[in-house]
Amino acid sequence: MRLPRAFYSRPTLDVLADLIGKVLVHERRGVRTAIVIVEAEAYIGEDDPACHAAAGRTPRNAPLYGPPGLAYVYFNYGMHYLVNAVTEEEGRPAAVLLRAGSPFEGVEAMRRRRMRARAARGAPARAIADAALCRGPGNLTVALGIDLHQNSVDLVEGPLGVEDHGVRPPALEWSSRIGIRRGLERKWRCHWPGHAAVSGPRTARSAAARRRPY
DNA sequence: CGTTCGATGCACT
DNA sequence: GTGCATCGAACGT
Repeated sequence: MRLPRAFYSRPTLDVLADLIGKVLVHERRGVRTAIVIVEAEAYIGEDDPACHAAAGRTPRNAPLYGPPGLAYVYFNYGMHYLVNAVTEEEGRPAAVLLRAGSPFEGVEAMRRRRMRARAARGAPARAIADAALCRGPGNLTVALGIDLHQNSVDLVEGPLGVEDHGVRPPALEWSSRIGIRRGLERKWRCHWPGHAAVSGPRTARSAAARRRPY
């Protein structure tokens, strides 16, 4: 069942928690790929220093200010597309960044896209485990074939969206968001504890983890 | 194992 | 010019 707009039109942290276990689907050229979302993060309002709306409205972050249920896709680090689901209500910039998922449908298509992306970088062709196909926000968009074409599209209907397939995750874990410098005190990263497809610091004692006071 | 660092493009100051 | 909501190869221990 496709999630309705009312699902997104709620406090972002509620939407974030409820997205874990839901299924992100993308149909492209007749190929349907889908993943169970296992990790995501909230970016809420102009007061959140890590939110793209922190500096006010710009052409790039305009979708954040749009109605809930839109996709917000942007290009980062010169090579990665990251996908968000816009939340709250029109005029209140907030979204949930989808960081990792477990393959649910179209695993071979996802592997093909990941391998092709690797080849394009000139990287050696090595096998990619299922759990690693959509581990990390940049890998997730490659596997699902998401890029700027999906920016601002409606998740409520259309080729990209979120469905409920009855998957119910265990008690969720909350922590600081990954890859940001400011706003670390907000524990707005939510994940399915122990799931193999979850990204983040490889070990709890990595330097990156130690640098983060939370 | 753990840690560092380069690739790569664009929004924004 | 600066700084990214990243990834993974390379190198050190």
